[in-house]
Amino acid sequence: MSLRHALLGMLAEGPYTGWGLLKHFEGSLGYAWPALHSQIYPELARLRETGLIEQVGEGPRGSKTYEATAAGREQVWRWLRETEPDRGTRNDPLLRIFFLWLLDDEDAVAWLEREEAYLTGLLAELDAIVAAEPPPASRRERSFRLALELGRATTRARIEWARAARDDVRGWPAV
Amino acid sequence: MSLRHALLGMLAEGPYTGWGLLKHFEGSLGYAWPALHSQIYPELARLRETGLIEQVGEGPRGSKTYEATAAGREQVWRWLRETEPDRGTRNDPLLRIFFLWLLDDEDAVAWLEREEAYLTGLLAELDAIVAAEPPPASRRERSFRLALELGRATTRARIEWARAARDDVRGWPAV
DNA sequence: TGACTCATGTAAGAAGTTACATGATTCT
DNA sequence: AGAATCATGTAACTTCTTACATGAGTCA
Repeated sequence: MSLRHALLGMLAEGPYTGWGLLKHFEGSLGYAWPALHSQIYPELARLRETGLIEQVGEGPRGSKTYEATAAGREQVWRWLRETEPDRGTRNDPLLRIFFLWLLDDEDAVAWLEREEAYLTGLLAELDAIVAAEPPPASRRERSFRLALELGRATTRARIEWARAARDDVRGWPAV
Repeated sequence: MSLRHALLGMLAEGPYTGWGLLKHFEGSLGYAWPALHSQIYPELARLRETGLIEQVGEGPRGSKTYEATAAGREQVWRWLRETEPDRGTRNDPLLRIFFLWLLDDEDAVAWLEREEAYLTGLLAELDAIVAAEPPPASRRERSFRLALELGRATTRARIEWARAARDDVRGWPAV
């Protein structure tokens, strides 16, 4: 359901090809909602069938350009205003922490250091995006920046946690 | 795949009934990996068929008690040591932020305040769990506490973000 | 006895992943 | 000419959600 609204949201902004949307899902949007071409193309077809988007052009290699219809824009707006965000997020790294105690201390410490390294890399990626973007001018760019800032804030919190957790495990008494 | 390992991880710790596991997924584990009985029972049946868990007893209302076999414990251990955590987390609230600009400023501010209220409630829940639990003594309890601390740390970061984001939107120039 | 909780299952459908399949254009 | 990228689709399978279905024990 969220993929449908993400596509609709992008196409409410302006025209995109399926390929163009795919690239956005490989970049920024993918941090929030990963999607592959095998899911995107059929979903675009469904959205067109239901009249929420329409094809507004054709490009070089059989590419198709879509845009949201009035009904489609209405639908995104309703999604944002009238539906509760899905709070039931699946978080595999968090799940693993519940079972860290099944590893011996060395392996648990190594796991936490790996996690910290990954998160440090992720933060660097997000920082690079901020550095590369011009200061946000449009409302759309301001929203994008807010999303980016949320990613940076939670990633920083996770890095600090990983360091503290490693030190904590090092202090665990031997069994 | 993660549900399978979560069940295996719980049953590596000691015996549980399907119902008992379900209660854990409704509580703490559910913050990391939500699962309903309609998914848990069939998965337990599959784990038993593949010899990763075994039934070790029967209770009052046709309840069945399971425990991980040696092969099952080996499997969780491998999952933790040898597989990369799935980083492709879906995050509906984050996705919506990319499209906040489609709302007018008042609605965007209201959305952010709702989000802050939800997160404040969540933090209170997590704080209550910490307050209710005795200081962690076993390795298992220490792991559990680490998971809880990660939840608290990211929730605090998101609350601060929501406040800053609200103030930011209030400063957006009129269109 | 009636309501509630405990306890387990199945079935249909939606969403997501992996693999298969094809062809056009651009660049070297 | 060959490789890389652009561009779209389908099919099989796994995972997850929603709904259906049943029965035992407990408590007021």
